[in-house]
Amino acid sequence: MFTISVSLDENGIPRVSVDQSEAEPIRRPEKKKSMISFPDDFIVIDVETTGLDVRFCEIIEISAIRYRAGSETEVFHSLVKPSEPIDEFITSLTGITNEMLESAPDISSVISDFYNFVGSETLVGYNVNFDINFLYDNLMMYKSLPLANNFIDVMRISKRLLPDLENHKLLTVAKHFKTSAPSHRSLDDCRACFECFQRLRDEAIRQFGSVDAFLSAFPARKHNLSAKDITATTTNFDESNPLYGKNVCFTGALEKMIRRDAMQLVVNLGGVCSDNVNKHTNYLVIGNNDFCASIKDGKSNKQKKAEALILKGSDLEILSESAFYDMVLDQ
DNA sequence: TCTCCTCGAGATCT
DNA sequence: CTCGAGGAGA
Repeated sequence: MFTISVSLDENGIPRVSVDQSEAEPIRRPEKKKSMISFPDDFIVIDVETTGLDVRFCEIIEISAIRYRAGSETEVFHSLVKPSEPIDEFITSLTGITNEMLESAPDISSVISDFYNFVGSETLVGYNVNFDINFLYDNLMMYKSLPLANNFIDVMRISKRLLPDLENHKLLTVAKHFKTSAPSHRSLDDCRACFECFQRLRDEAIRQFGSVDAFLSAFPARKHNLSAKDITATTTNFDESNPLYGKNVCFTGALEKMIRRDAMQLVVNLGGVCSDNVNKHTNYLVIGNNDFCASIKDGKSNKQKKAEALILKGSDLEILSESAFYDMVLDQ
């Protein structure tokens, strides 16, 4: 559900804004986390779209360039015909006109060709989460396939190696290195991104002595299984179940099942699991803390936090393990 | 002092 | 999404 509001700007033009805080997050279960590395072989990607919001905007151009040991070896490029005409802001930004898109193939065929081109190679891009999300959602929508490739975000690397830059837009980084300027056309921007990626590799060696020394300066990303990663194995929810639509958190070890399985039960009932107690939590399930040396008075921090929230009037209930089973399992 | 964590601020993509 | 501040525990 979205909360959409319309207001008039200083020119009296209506502006529509969407309150993201109430929007349900889009699930991309197979999507990887960005990596920091400088591989020999990879594919640089860039997409142009009708806007920034993946929920309402369409892809109008996709480019992908295959690199082998620092050289371009193959190029994928296509414009994409959107379902509605693009507005003049996007035309002036990118130079792409409705006339140019008239004869372009539609997204269902282009996304398929893109998928075949990239295979399972590592993808590289600038603020590449933006591109990955658009590609992921369109691939899922039209081909029921997830985009599960590993990927590298060049912006993340530039923030680390060039912290004093006034900002970390691609244009700024390209100017800093005096490399090709991006043009808001995807093929140009792929090459601009690639050149910055190469210069950043040199910069890493200059600052740290070697690529490996630079990489080891990054703390390894934790691969903890997050509660958000557990997705429902059914779409057939019983909306009358007390856990439907509720936010559930666990503390301590359950006696009768492992936490992961309990979380799976919750999401299959249409509930949401979190790793911590906060103002959105509706239920905290208390397990056994006897084996946790850090807990002396029998209450975990999650339980203390929950009790404080309840005193403040939060819609939160603390459940024993057995009370939880009573709600979850059929009577 | 060190490590692990949660939470909020800030930034970039079209 | 990413990072860093600040808290809690060891």
